[in-house]
Amino acid sequence: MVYSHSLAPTPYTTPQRCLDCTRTVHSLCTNLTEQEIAHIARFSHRTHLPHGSLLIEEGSPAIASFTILSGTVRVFKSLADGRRQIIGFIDAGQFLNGGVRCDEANNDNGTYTFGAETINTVHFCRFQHNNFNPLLKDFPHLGRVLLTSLTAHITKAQEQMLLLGRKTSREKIASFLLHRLTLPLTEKNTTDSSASDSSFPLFLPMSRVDIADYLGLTVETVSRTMSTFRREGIITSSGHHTLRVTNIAALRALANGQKTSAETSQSAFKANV
Amino acid sequence: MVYSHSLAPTPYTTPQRCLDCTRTVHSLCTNLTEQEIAHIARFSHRTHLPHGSLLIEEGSPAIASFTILSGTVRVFKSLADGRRQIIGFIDAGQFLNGGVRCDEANNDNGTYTFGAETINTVHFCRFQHNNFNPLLKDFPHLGRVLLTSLTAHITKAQEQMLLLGRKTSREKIASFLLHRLTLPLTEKNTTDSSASDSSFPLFLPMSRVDIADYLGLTVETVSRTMSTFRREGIITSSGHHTLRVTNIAALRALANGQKTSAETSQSAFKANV
DNA sequence: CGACCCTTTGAGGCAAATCAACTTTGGTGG
DNA sequence: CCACCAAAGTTGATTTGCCTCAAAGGGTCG
Repeated sequence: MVYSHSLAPTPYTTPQRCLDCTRTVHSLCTNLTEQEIAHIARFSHRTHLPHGSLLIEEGSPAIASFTILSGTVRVFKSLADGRRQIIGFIDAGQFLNGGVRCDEANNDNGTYTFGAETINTVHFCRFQHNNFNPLLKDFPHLGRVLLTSLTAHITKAQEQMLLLGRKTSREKIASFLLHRLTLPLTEKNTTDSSASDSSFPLFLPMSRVDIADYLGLTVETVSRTMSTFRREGIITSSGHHTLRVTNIAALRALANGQKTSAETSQSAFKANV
Repeated sequence: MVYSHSLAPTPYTTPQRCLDCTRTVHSLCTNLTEQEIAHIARFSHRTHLPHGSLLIEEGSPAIASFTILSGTVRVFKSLADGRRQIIGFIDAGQFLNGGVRCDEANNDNGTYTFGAETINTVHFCRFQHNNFNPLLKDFPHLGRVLLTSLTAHITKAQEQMLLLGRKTSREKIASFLLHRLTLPLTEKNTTDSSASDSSFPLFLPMSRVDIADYLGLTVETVSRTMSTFRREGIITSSGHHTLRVTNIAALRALANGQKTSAETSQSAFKANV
């Protein structure tokens, strides 16, 4: 499934359409001035891909970056024997940095150090680097917006390192659910945010394998842990991708590595068997 | 061990001294113009701390960033019960970003999301954020230099996530040794870079506990794995912090997750016992 | 020169991986 | 609309790589 095959005709997005977009999608562009948008609009273009499409091929020349307008992308790195680590999920409104360059001397953009694939239908806006990079010099404000975005990414990456290196499977899943819950509400989540007190709906677009590869676990462990949470009354679910967090306090305690009442009650549960 | 107690008198560095520094220490400043240096010099200052000093306290207000001039700093995050994950080691020439802000609206610099401690005597240059941030607007070039630095950090962080989530202990140690070997040569490494063919000297300033907390392992596993490498002839060592890589090909293969001849010979070794 | 800390080595245990069915889901075509 | 089928998810049994607990060397610095 190669990216270009399914590209719809790609008309250049008009400035006007870009401005419209910034009103409906909260993204990097939202923070830009009209003048900046007008310039970017001249060489960005908007398109979409079905689920399971290759957006970025690990190791190929890094020529573009993307803003995700709807849907979710998985970003990953692989080892020689096929082991995969998902670096992150890029959701609607987020920026997928394919390696924007800012050192003027260097024209070589290098290669992508990671792969990216769609996990559902994804609408996105594509920025060619050779057009984008010069703008950073003309519009310093754009650079600062990007800088803020990168700083946030680094903070998130550091939290993920703590998770991968030092958390148990229970703590990993708890952290993951909490993180997905605190995302800017997506279409799916907003449909039913009439949360009864202390119960929160959560839509997980990715598969269990993806969750496992994101948390450094196996599918089986992910599945078992979520079943345990269900048994403990921390979550309930209706369908594989739709669930509801019923005890967010327990998740918070777990995510921070504290002993939880849920764990106590789990011991109690075991004792009863 | 609080940072301020051991601070020597802190005279503002004169522009001239800063310019001298850029010639001897390869750092962020190396890429700045003389004009930029002159401005930064007015509120940066240079000092040093002994080993084991707290440079940044996790959770305290984020007021400064640092350039490390010599020595090594460990950056880490902790869980409630004391489990620790080392996010990275900052060596001479590297920038320790304490959270530089670039969104003009926000005057709140937040709090440090990580801690930082010296693992040996560290000379460094300190930049107060409230002075530094405005410069980003006056000197866009500075922002681009920073952007390049952040991008490199993100790439490194992503590699570390692959390591933490998907590599075995052998692969983790191999990757770590390789990474330390490819660092810009430090004082210690250069002293004996008269490497006999395919043998490379390597100085590891940090303790085994630090290595363990960096790789998501325990001290015992780090020690055992390095002993195995020694037995397999991949490394030799003289003292805990000084070793020599004698089979870099084996390390490279391991780090990429490939079966190695060393592993084969390990099986052979076991068979002989 | 001795005390302390760091490192190494050994023995045993456990959390998560692996291997192996079985069940549910969702998409497709008759 | 239902039957079918492949893909995804769950559950169980067993194995294993790394952790935990324990104790014996080595280095270093007062």
